[in-house]
Amino acid sequence: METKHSASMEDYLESILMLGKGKKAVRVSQMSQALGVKMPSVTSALAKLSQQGLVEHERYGRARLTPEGEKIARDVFHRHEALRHFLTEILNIDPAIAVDDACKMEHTISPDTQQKLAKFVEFVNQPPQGQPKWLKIFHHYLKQPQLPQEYVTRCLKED
Amino acid sequence: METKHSASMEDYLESILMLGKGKKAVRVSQMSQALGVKMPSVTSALAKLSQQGLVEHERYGRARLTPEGEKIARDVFHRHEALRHFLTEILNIDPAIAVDDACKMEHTISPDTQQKLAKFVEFVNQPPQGQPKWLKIFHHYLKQPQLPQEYVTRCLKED
DNA sequence: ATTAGTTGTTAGACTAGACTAACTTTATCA
DNA sequence: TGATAAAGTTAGTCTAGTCTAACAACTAAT
Repeated sequence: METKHSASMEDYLESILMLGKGKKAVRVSQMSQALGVKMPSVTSALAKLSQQGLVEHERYGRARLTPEGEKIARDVFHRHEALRHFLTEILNIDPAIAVDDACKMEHTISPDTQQKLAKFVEFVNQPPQGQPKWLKIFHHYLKQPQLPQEYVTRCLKED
Repeated sequence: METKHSASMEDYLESILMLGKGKKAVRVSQMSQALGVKMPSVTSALAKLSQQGLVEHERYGRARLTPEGEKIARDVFHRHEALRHFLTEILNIDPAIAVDDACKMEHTISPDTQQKLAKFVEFVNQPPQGQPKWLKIFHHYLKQPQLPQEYVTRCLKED
């Protein structure tokens, strides 16, 4: 039953998770505001998602995720976070831009890529000393594409 | 005049660049085949792009990019390539999957991210000895999340 | 308890982008 | 050169997702 959902429907699900912090039911107006769409759009999205058994929503009431809906929402969120971490921690991108980019890319990244991306960030942050030296050198390189001589010579020795 | 174009329109432009190798004009049937859409979809896309001055296309003839269209197509292509290189060379993702992912993500990545991604790949490939040791270790780690002891101790010394 | 304001829904219009079916033009080749 | 196949277009349909305008239901304050 692993149906494919549109970017838009994924956003609605994710927003319920976020706004309700995984627990509370949320209002249409909150979602409308958070997603930057008008309320009727939310209403009709909820109808569709309800239909598919991904949310519970009764007229004039709050919306909450069903277990299956929550599973999907969490999945989207994980893709989002994998991307965001990578963008900020590795590529050193401004957090605000990173969130934005992550929001858009989260819908198209494949499971394999998402997983490897997360592993990459994990790998980079894993060494006991925190971020490795090469990463700091890279961040310097981003601003001024020139490698410190020390780095070049060490690389030559290493391998 | 930097208008925003839809993912779909970007795909049409990019396919003309690819199929024509930046030189030749291409047939509707080629594009249809390459993009996996029917010919009428291509015809109507070309009409729209023509309208916007991005392609030249006359009834029953071939399509070619205008200079402005080519600029956009090349831009899309660069985003595509930045992503593809990153996915294959850093994340070690299967080339076929990487192309697929790149095709989808190329439309949502921001200019800043694209540029930094490219720089990252460049940085990684730049050291005289080719790919650095840590990357090989990461690729090993992908398969079996365990760090070689040698790596850990070296990291501890380094910083 | 009424009523004003907020929140939510319904109905209906619009857009982008795809499709099918039917028609037209161009190309091929006997 | 004329029949047929291939390529392209047109017209019209469909779907997803948005919007606005008008209506309905809740909520709170007097």
